[in-house]
Amino acid sequence: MAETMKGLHRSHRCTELSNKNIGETVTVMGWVQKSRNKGGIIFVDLRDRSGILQIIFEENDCGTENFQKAEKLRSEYVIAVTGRVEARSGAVNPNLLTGDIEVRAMALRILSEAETPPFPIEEGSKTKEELRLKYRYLDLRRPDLQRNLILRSKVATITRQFLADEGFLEIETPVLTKSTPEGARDYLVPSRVHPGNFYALPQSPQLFKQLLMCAGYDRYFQIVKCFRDEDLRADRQPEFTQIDMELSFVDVDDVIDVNERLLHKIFKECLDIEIPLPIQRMTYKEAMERFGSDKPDIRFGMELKNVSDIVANCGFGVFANAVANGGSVRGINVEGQAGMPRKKIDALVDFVKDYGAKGLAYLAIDEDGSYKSSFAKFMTEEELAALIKAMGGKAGDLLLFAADEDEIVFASLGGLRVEIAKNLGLLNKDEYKFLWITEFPLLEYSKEEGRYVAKHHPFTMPMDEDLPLLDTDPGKVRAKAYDITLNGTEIGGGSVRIYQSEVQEKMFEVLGFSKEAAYERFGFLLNAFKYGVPPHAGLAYGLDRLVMLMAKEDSIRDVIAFPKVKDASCLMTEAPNIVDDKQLKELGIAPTVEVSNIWSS
RNA sequence: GGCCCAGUGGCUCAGUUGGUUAGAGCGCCGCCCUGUCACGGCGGAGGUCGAGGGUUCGAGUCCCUUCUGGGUCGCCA
Repeated sequence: MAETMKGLHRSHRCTELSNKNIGETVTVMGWVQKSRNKGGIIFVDLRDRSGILQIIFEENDCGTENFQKAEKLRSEYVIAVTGRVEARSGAVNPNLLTGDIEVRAMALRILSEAETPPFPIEEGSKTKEELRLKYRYLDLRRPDLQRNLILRSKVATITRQFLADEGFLEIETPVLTKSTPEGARDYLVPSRVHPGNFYALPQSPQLFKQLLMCAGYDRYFQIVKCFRDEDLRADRQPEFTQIDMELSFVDVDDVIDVNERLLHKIFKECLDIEIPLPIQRMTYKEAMERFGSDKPDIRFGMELKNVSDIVANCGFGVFANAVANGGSVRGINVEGQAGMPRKKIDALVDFVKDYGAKGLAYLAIDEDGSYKSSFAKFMTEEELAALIKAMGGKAGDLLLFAADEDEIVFASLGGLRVEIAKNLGLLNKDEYKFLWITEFPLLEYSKEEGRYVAKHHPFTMPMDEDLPLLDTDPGKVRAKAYDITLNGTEIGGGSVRIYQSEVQEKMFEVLGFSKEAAYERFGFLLNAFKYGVPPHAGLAYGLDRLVMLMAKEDSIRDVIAFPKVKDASCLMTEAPNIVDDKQLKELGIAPTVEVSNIWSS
């Protein structure tokens, strides 16, 4: 049934035509979005990745045979139309880019027929993601996803242009590499040649890009897939893309400078948005104190206030005990929300429990100056007045407090202020607030492992003035590490790297690695550094997250062509899947045994 | 691993305190229509309510288990 396109060449994409082309004979090809058959006249909306163009069929112009073919057109048929561009003699459609023109068909070929798709191919899909992902090739036809992927391509292209102009070289690094079990869980690939041995897919090209600096390539970048076998989130996929870079003979400010100009160019050229430079910087410590987060959303206020000193000796045991036990009491002022219904406040109390908080204390200041509060009855008027003053509370405000160890208080209130802002509609996706977070802690103590672990990675340079603390108080050492955040999302991060072997050895020592263990894992890097290594630093962006925010989407799935679902499987290909026993045998892997058979065998 | 939300024709949803033949819009199929663009008119097909078990005279509705998808905490150097 399907016809060939022999002898035809597409002359334009649908929306490449305008009233400048009136009178021209053109050939367009695409998918039937919609056919409106009026009897003696048929209108067809033709769709390609550029948009929609109306085709008009009348028997006098296209002949009986073509007209009868046109009567058969159904949604998603792929067709080729040759015809004449005309100004519309009927009403123009201001909703279409090509709304003032149409193509009067002279010839029609049906290149491919189509079954009715399982869900509508339309902007703003309401279809369940499960179905959209199973038929991803249909979902990808929708204009919003096409716009997203086109935007993504543009971001990548501009990045390449900019970095090339800045003297960066694009160099590929291996995908089959060595497992380095610090950090995220690796995806492993069995080796056929070396039974029982495994490659790991890279969590990032970290060590290779440092070796490229060692090798003198000076400035490297790569737009590269990375893999982490951890649980998924709306902004986390098991394979994701980084814009990865590394620079030699630089310090923090140099990295920040080139990246601010990169971001400026990307936003200017893709969205016509002028990012004010320089981008604001904030230390990790300040970010935690003020926002309870190392990636604060600064589009709105509602900052944390530490009221520990004020409530340390108050009558409310929860507050007093938290302070006595070395924790803190902090609050946020939700201005004008004193009237929030009890039900919604209860929902917020439940919300912070996810972060390990035992509860949330509230104090609503009514317009007449009276209180509704979960704890006011335990405190004196003087204590309450001091607390309200410290919080900047006024009539009509709702004050919310968390009391616990700092880590829980920060996580709870940091999450809470974003949750409330979301509920109150304070998060404007047209607003882009960038923020550098600097001076991250070098290490954090892992209760699980009973030792310090690197917060960034073990090659991160401590701040010069904190070097002595490595011996005395490692938890206090700050790193030359930085994250770039946008609207409360970490879109990139990096650090200055250690290049002196004494410092690196000290670092491994603090992490609890013996020299042998360090060489076992990272020997190739440590050896390389013996042969002359330049001071170097780098940064990597999560391209998916960056594009997600630029596209105003809520999930990186909407900017990835073929994403995976929550359990890391692909609904379209049904990966991962069982493989043949023959394949397993070649890899020296025992075939899967049914659980029920384990006991009998 | 924990917690929360959702699952009813192809799609999106409604479905009262458990009660007879489970509805709507869109889509789909057929016929009609020469200026539609959310086209219109007439007619039609299509669902054992995610699955399994239980309570009941009776379950889309209540209970238990389970599957699928989403959000989130843990996790993610």
